[in-house]
Amino acid sequence: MKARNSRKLVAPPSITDAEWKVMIVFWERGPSTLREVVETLGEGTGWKPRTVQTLMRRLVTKGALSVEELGREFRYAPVFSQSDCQLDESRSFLGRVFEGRLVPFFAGMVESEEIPRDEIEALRRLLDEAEKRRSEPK
Amino acid sequence: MKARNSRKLVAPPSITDAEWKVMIVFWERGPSTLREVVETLGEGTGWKPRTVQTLMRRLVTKGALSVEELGREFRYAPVFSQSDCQLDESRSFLGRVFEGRLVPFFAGMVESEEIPRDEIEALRRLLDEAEKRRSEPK
DNA sequence: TTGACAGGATTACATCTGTCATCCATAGAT
DNA sequence: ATCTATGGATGACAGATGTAATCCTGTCAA
Repeated sequence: MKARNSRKLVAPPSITDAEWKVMIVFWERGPSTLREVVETLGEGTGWKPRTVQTLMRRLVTKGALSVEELGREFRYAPVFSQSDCQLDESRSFLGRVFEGRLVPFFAGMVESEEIPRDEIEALRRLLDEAEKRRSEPK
Repeated sequence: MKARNSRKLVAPPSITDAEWKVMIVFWERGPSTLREVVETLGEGTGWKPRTVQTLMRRLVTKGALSVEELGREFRYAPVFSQSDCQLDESRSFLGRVFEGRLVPFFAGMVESEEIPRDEIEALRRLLDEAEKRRSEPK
């Protein structure tokens, strides 16, 4: 078997705060040009086009965006899905701040925040599913 | 009323990765001298004493550690509790990566990781408590 | 008394990050 | 044919971060 699954062959690179805002645009819009990204970010950030270009260039360098020539412009596309990147960030955050342990993190959150009832329900359902998956492993 | 509660008067400063490792020592040991911290970190990090000193100095500057003279040395102490700092980090992490929403974060975690059954139980109990607190507010 | 060692103060220095500006070439507008 | 605006390439620059080294000075051992 060749040309395999591709899942998890490479881990997403680490993405900084500013870069993350740029990635969000790609995850929402899919492949885009510099101009489109600048327009989309627009008011939100107040960044100049050169700033956005720099961030995109760095993202290309670190392998988070791919480039394809499109006439005189380039079209950039995200290499990793948002959820892959989120998962990566989640793991490194938990590792850094909570020694990788989910329960203490969660305890802190539910104790300090007022969690709306519907979210509590959603969380419960997630736990149910997780448990079900454990029973019927495959 | 004066000399009040002190809870939340000041938010913990942002603490970098390297600094976080130093803070952990203080949270475990309580007030300590440079030497003690260096020894405790010891093998874990391989940091030279001057490195640790720099990190501690920066932590003092940003208000995360306090200093008290103790003979010829100083004794440093953590100003914020670990849980306060963790909560702060948790909020900024959720804000940055998940638009502040807990449920999607949690969904990603339970779907991607194999959560041990006892943790699932612990999480469920946390939800129960959270819900109870909502009912009898005060 | 003298010399080694450790702590505090100061300085260093390469990277990484956030934000742009300048330069060059070309697609359009006139 | 020329002028203008924009994208890519490159350079810039200050502040944050990781990781120390140097310098000065006082303590403790010999």
